[in-house]
Amino acid sequence: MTARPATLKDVAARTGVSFQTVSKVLKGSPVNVSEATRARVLDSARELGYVPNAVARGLATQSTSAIGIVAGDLADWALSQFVVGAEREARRRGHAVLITSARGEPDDAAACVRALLERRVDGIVAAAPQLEHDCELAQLLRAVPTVSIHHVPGGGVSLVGSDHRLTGRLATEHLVGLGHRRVATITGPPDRRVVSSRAHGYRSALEAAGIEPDPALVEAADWTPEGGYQATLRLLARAPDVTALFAQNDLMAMGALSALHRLGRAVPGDVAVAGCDDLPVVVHTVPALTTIHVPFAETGARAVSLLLEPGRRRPECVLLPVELVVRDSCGGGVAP
Amino acid sequence: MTARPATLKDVAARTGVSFQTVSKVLKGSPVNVSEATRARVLDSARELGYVPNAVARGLATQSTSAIGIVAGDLADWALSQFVVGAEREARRRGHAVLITSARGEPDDAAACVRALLERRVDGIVAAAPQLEHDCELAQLLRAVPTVSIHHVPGGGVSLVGSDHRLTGRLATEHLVGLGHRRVATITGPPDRRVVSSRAHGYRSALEAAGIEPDPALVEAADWTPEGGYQATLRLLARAPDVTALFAQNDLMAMGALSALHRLGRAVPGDVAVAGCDDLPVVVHTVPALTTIHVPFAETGARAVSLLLEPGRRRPECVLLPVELVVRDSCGGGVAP
DNA sequence: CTGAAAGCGCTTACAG
DNA sequence: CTGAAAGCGCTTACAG
Repeated sequence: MTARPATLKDVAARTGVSFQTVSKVLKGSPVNVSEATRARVLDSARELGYVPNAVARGLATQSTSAIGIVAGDLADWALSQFVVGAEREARRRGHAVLITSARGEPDDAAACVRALLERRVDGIVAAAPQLEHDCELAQLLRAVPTVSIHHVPGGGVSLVGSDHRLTGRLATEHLVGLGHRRVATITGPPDRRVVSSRAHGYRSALEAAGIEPDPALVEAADWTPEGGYQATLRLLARAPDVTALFAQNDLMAMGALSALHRLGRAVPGDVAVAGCDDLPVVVHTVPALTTIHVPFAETGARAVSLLLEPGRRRPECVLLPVELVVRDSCGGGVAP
Repeated sequence: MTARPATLKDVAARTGVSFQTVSKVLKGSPVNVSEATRARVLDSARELGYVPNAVARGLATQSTSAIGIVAGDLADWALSQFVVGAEREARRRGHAVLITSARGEPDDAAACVRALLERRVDGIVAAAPQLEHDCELAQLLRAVPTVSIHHVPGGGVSLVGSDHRLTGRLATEHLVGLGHRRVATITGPPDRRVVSSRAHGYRSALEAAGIEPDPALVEAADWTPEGGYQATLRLLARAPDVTALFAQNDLMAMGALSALHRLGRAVPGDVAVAGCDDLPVVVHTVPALTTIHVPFAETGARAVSLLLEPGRRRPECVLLPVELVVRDSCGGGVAP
């Protein structure tokens, strides 16, 4: 094992032709090569177990056929779905993907991007929230074609994502349609765009139903089940008359289910709960969670095709659709 | 943006030295270069925004400082934890990571490995269950240093993982210690090694307590919540006297909680449920799940350090410890 | 139809 | 202390 891999020259020597000729037939370019030599070359390549050297090719062509992903916390379920979609699409297009996962520390994301730039990736897909407020990082990213799922300060970068306002609106409309008037919400960290967009959707659905949004019914948390759990406890202590709850992601919604269970409040009997994301796992929470489906894998695929699409010129902004998935945590079907 | 990046020659020209000299100072090798020129070189490099070209370096040094990961389904939570740990360790050691996610189709994993070999990665970390039964794949992998979390037919590959027998034993002992005699188990697909190991642990714990394992109390599923849900339904229809249940992963345990809820069986009052993996989310299932903690991220980190550790010669086998985490789904604390 | 040259951006001995 | 040569494994015009 681990013997020196065969090179073009090895194949050439075995065939008795120049290595440039071997190069031509092996990359299948429609060049002028006689069928006879083509066949002989192919044979020796197979016999030698020739595996093309992509790094040499990359140097010669000035293109690595690789993209980089700079992710926030890869362990996040939504993000890993995104990566799956991105990897699938990249491979379909013959590109490799270099992955980096940036922890919270200040310059970690920048270090990731720099590593990717050294590797001369053809483009970068960014899925790191820190991007929204880090201008230096944003500047780094402009050195290479980039598509982000977060707004990048300073522009010049394509955006792809789902419609966050619609997400907030659909969930809230569903709750309101079921007759709820005291609808609380648990948001993510307030400085995030997705948070204000979903909150905007929440408020507009309330207002459309003639309900004045009540600031006392809004609690911020940190996207985690534990955060959702604590936020729910605070919320119900402050406003015991709440009958419905929209959590800005499924994990916090699960924390809410857990908190309500502990408080002895039945779901959906006493309090209806809606989440969003549609993690696979929420089909079997107790009770099964009504939520908004967000197409993470499709988003990843779309990000890559946007990045690699040949005709692409100026930065674009793509919004993918979301939809309500009714299960048990809000009670009955959709209102009329 | 996207201007041609500066090269060593650019920096050399601006400094007024040969590009080889620039190379020496820039890679910080402790070479003989006067402090004066060193400083000047560093200055021009900074002014030009020089970013070393890792692909050229890779060609010259015959080493890419990159490793590849071939993963099964990256969307799997445990696997993404593993990847996080691996990426962290790789970057700490100055290595990039190329990621590939193999779908189920027959030759997909092989295509992933081939892509990695073309890229000339320094080594591969394998986390793809298909490896256990695919000898061709295994053969491919032997072309480059590899560490796997699955047994690879034919040997020659290092293994790292957790102690699956212990996992099965700890969970079952806990249940038995609580006084249960009719302890069922939901396993993963029977052809997987981890499945037989955890089942072995389950049986040995039973036998140690003088309980004859009952084949009627074993159901196989597919690791998913839905699979666990259906398996639980089958199990309880067949053996209504079951009072405890050990699921071979947390997702299936969640499906079990959901099924028991639907059947109107209280957890842990009527049936105790234990899982394993310790997904972050199970802190807030209803009720909170008692489970076995499996150190996925540490496993990933260990796999990479095993791969990259200089002194490494012959294949090794590393088993990481697991431990019981008691929450609410089995009732009371640990038995005496 | 096939071959020889030049070049991609580096590193690594080897001279001066 | 610094420079010039050779080479890593390819691709891409350009000749024959």
